[in-house]
Amino acid sequence: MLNFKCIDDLRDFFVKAFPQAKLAEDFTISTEKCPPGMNGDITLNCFRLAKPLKSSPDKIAGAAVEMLNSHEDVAQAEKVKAFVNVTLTAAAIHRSSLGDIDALLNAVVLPETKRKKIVIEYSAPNTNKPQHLGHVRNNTLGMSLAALLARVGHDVKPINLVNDRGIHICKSMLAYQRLGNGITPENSGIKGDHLVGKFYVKYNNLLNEELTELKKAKPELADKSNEDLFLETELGQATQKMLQDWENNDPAVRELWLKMNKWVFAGFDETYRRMGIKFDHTYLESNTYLLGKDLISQGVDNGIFTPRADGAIIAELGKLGEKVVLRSDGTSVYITQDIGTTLKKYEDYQPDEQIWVVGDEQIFHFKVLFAILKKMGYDWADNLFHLAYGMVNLPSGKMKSREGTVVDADDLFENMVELAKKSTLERCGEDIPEDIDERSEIIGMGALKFMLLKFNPKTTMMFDPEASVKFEGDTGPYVQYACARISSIERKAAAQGIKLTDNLDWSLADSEAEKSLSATAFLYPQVLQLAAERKDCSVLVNYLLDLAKAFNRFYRECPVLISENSAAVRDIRLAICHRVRMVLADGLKTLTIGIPKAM
RNA sequence: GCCCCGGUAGCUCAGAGGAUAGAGCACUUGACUUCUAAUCAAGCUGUCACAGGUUCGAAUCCUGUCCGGGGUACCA
Repeated sequence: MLNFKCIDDLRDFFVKAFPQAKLAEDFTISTEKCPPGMNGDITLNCFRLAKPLKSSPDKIAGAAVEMLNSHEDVAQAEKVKAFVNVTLTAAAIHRSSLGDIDALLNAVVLPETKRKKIVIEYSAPNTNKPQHLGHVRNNTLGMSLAALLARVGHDVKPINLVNDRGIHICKSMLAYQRLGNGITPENSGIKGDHLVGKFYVKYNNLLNEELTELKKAKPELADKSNEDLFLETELGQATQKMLQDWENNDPAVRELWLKMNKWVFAGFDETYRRMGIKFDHTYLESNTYLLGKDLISQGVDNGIFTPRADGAIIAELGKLGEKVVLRSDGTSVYITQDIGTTLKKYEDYQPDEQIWVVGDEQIFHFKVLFAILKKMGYDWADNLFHLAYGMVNLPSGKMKSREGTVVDADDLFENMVELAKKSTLERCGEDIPEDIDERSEIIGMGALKFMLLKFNPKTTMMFDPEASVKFEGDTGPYVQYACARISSIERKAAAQGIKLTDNLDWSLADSEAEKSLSATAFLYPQVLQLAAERKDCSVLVNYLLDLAKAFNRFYRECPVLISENSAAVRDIRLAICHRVRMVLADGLKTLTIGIPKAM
């Protein structure tokens, strides 16, 4: 939507010119970028207006052309079928977009009445293994969405809910108990979460060995699944026992649990630090896992939940079927905890909205959760949102922890940063910058986050570790590079004593490249708001690529400091550079991506 | 079986009813004594899965079919 002043004026003109239409207050018209090859900057589609204006597209276009051609901001308006292609004056374009850069950047922020307090939960790792690429996608989506929502004015509370207890946690504990030999992160130099992960893998190996032997000894069990046979194995029984001991507060088990979890948390802290993640609060499942149970019994008293013949407590949810909310032995299931934690989060924050960043395989689970909360009578249950994102696949297929086909988060970070460093060094030649490591970190991590955010969250995306992440084309470094080029111009200008000035004659920036760059910048607030509305950072990512592309074209065609520009032209172009950099920087920051001082 | 999501260029993906369907990668070619070549310019590439329907107009909305993924637990 490129609605410059002349289009607002055109709207007012329509209201008068088509009185028979009885236009509503909120009647709007909007224009878009003129397609390449057409003569004009923006284009108005009059087919769309036929209905609201109660007139023919052709007549509307005719009237629009006449009006626009007499408008001071319009250089030329041309009717092509029922489209009106408008060439604007350079001054009109620049004044509306880059003319007041503070206004442009502030136009993003929602009016106070539309701002909300939003709790966003993401990451939610298990403490039995290190994080992998799937978590990295989750983390990136979560932190960037939180930043985006905050950018448009919401009060955002990012929180984490760590799954730090349960049978899977006992598995790595048990393997450590049997095979650990006192190894620690300190005495081995292995990052805590990775060390614990190794024992999780060892556990699965031990279990598989035992299952194989069991099936060999008892051929009649061959058809049974490994899950069914879990409690037939010695290892399975020991694990079950450990979980029970944990729940009964057995001191030795609790001590081991605390020790190993501490290692994992230290490892996660490092992973989060590198990504730039900070949570407002981290909930631990070990503290929250019993939360929902009381609510269920209250619900039974109130007739919201009903006991089934077999003793389980169920919620009857119509189309969604019935859902067990408490097992027949009185213990809680996954959704019991979720009911409890959702309420706890509500009590802790009193948010207007809650968001969960969780994989799309849990879409049904969240539908059920929201329906149950609604049934329990919480009117705020209408404002719960599951941001369901697709899985990350490798060229070889799905990532599977057990098969060792996961891409480890920390390894991935290291590779990206190394790659960035290597290519920075190649570019620098002998002149190695002092801050090479800092730069590589920003470029490598930026490239990774940008790549993950470029896809629409719900798409199941493909990640090719061989091709790794490119630093050329539609990438984070492409946008960072545009900023670096501008910074370089600004440094040189400053060195020559040239100062930014507000005394600008915008009509001097009348090339196609300049107009198009400015028109693209004009879209920034709308893009941010659309991205926030859709909860989709890829909208912003693709926009920043457009803007950087428009800048690079400008960079080639419109020299700023060199050539025999007049001082006035130079000042205009320098101002354009500076202001475009502000938009690019604001956009990258909103995606939680940094900008290196130079590249 | 039922439910949800997807199928667009060789590959990875954009395209929220509008003109001639795009971008990046890959491939071909040209541009660095130039404000940074992580760049730019040009070229090549399509049965928008298929079949109907709605519409002045459909990749986009509706119906059906085929293919792929996910879900459909007293797992998380």
